[in-house]
Amino acid sequence: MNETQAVTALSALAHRHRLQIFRLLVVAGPTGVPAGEIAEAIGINPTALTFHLKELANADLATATREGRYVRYALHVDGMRRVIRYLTEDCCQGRKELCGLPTMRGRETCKPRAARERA
Amino acid sequence: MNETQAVTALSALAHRHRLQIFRLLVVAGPTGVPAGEIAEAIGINPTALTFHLKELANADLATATREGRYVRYALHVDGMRRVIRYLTEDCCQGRKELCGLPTMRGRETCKPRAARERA
DNA sequence: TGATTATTTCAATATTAGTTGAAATAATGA
DNA sequence: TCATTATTTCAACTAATATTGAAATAATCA
Repeated sequence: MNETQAVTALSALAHRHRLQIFRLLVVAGPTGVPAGEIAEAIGINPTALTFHLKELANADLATATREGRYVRYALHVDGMRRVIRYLTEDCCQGRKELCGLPTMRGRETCKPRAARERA
Repeated sequence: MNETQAVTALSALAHRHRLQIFRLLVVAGPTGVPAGEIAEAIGINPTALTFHLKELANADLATATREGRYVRYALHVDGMRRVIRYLTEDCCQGRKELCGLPTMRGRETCKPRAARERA
């Protein structure tokens, strides 16, 4: 993940409705949710919904799959993980006790990148 | 953390220079970095720097402490952790294998909130 | 095929966020 | 106190984002 991609992802999340949509997709998991159901849950009109879903998809945080006349949107898990990693990378120079950050798949998020890459 | 706070934090991060500043503070850890040093590292003018630092501080992602004529900015670790938690809460309905999310201080980020709170 | 439902596109408008330079405030040291 | 360095404030300007309604496209079903 590079800086531009990270800014795109964070911008996508930095909006009330898109954040609501994102969290809905996070909870829903890989099965996803049809657009119409999202619209109803969030309470916005179809034009706005399409606009916001596109922002999320463009930011690699969601995927779209057509199913007949519905389009089902799902969380793009890797996209989500990449942003978080980008934010927390190299934190506190690896002194985990200073930031209490989580571990990511067994590797310390908080370990300096160089050390992680040697491992 | 509520929705508004999360949007504020994500908006603060959703800018090239602020993201650079944030990551600088993440690496620096609790010691922080004087404003002037940040300006030099990022390469922006003092007015812009103040503007962006204020956004980060206002979003609870950074703190400012005056030290003589310098002002030292540091990462606000709890703020950072709260946004990440807000984003990943209740993911995949607790089926961690679906999202490969990190654990947060021993508690599964990916476990449903209700289950976490019972624990 | 024609009616219906779901989603997307387009263009106009409205809103919010970012940049700039000049001037103000804060602290230090000669 | 006066000169110097550090940071912040202010106001004008510029640029990027979001919202809206009407119309188009996609797919299903009678």
